[in-house]
Amino acid sequence: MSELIALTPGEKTALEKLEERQRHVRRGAVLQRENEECGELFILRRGLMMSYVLLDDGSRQILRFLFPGDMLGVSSAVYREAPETLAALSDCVVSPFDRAALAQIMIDHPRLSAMVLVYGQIERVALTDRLAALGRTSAKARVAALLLELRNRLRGTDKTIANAFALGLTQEEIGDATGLTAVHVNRMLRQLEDDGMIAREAGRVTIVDERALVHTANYVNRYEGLNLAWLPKPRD
Amino acid sequence: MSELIALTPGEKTALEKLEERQRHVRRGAVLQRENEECGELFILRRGLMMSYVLLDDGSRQILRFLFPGDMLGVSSAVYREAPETLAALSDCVVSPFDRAALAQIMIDHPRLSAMVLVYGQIERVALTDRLAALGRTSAKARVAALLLELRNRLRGTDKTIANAFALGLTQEEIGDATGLTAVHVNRMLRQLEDDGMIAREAGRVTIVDERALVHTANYVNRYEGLNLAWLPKPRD
DNA sequence: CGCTTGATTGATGCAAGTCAATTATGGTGG
DNA sequence: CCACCATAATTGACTTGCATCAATCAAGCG
Repeated sequence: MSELIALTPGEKTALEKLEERQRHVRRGAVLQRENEECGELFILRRGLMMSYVLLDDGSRQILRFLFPGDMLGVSSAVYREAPETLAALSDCVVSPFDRAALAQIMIDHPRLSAMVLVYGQIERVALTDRLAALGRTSAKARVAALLLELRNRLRGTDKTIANAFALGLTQEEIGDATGLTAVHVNRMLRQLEDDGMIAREAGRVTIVDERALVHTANYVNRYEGLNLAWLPKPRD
Repeated sequence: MSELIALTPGEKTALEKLEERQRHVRRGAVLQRENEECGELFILRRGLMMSYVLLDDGSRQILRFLFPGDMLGVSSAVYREAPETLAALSDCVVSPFDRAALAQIMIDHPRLSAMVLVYGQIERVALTDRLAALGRTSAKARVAALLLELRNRLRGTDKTIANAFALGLTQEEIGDATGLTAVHVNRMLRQLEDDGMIAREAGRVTIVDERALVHTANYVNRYEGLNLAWLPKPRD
């Protein structure tokens, strides 16, 4: 939260309480499984995770990539059974907490509950961007958008990242996120490379021509352009 | 809100205050335009609306259909410029209120602010369902899912609706919601009809074989299966 | 009654999927 | 350090679902 607003001491301790416990999650492990009961929420501390759903025919749709600082399982907290699966793409550390702790924060810290709402809306808008991408843009645009989103979010954690970063995803995973097959993802990456927008070596991607990539991707960074002036004043 | 929880008198008056004002919106009119400043939020009182985005190439992606009781423009409240356009599909009535009123509710009524969060999550999960549909299901499945979603949400307002309802959408609009062309939507509707799952006459659709339709659509009703027991206790 | 908007249908094209084979790549145990 | 294996990436040949283009039909409606 602290990236978007300056926290009061009271708010800070309330958030720190959520991060008391720690749990390690191995690469590939599932933290929460679709259609299973699960009352826990988490804050991702370290690593890269994803949420996905499996369809009846066995195909997978990756809904979202999760980065340090993200709150996980909020939607699962609202349902009796988790609507999506949470799995680790790298070795991760999470801080589990329960719904009651969230409820207590909403009582004690109206501005923090507003911030939970704000993050929910940022995520919602990012989802609608992806919906528009899947519904109305080409394969090339979707892959380009994924690369930009990944770079920008990784930069949120690690300020040293400029234009080169470790992908951390297989082409199949990129396909499951963009609604494409792994084969076609491969071809699109090659095209982006041939077009001189990106370069690749050993699982690392470098954004060579960001302007062109942003243009082909139709991309908007949703962590910018916020208006938080109207939030309730902190209580302490 | 009152469909999901029983409101206390204090909560009730707080919500009624949001509904004090009324504004009529004509069919086709735009309530809030993408990329324009807009601090207002709304509660939809009567009619059917939609939110959409326009892409650079002029194509449109409908993000969501909005029904009476829905809160509109929450994401716009969080950004300086609205990320999506709100337009009326029928003559509508909305109650405008401003961000400050929402902030005040979060201070006075923790349980209501939790409910805003809950509705946000329901909406988020519905969006992820559609994301999975666009990414991983056939044209036929997407159209089937849209019909079911529409029927279920309309029934939320009008309990008399069973299996027949007025579509209220052109085939082009269905296409913009499902990521298809109007022509192909037409063919899919015909197929669903030929398969005996639906019947059509004069803009009205009847769901003939709901089980089969749910199956081809991969559909889950996200207004069921909630768990709200953990919400903060009301203050009054 | 003509005009406009939406629905319907057919013919054809293309972006992305499918199938299948080959080539890296990286990890692991001997 | 190498041989082996599993996983991922790459490439080519072919197929297909949906788009595109183009008519025609139907239904309000001023």
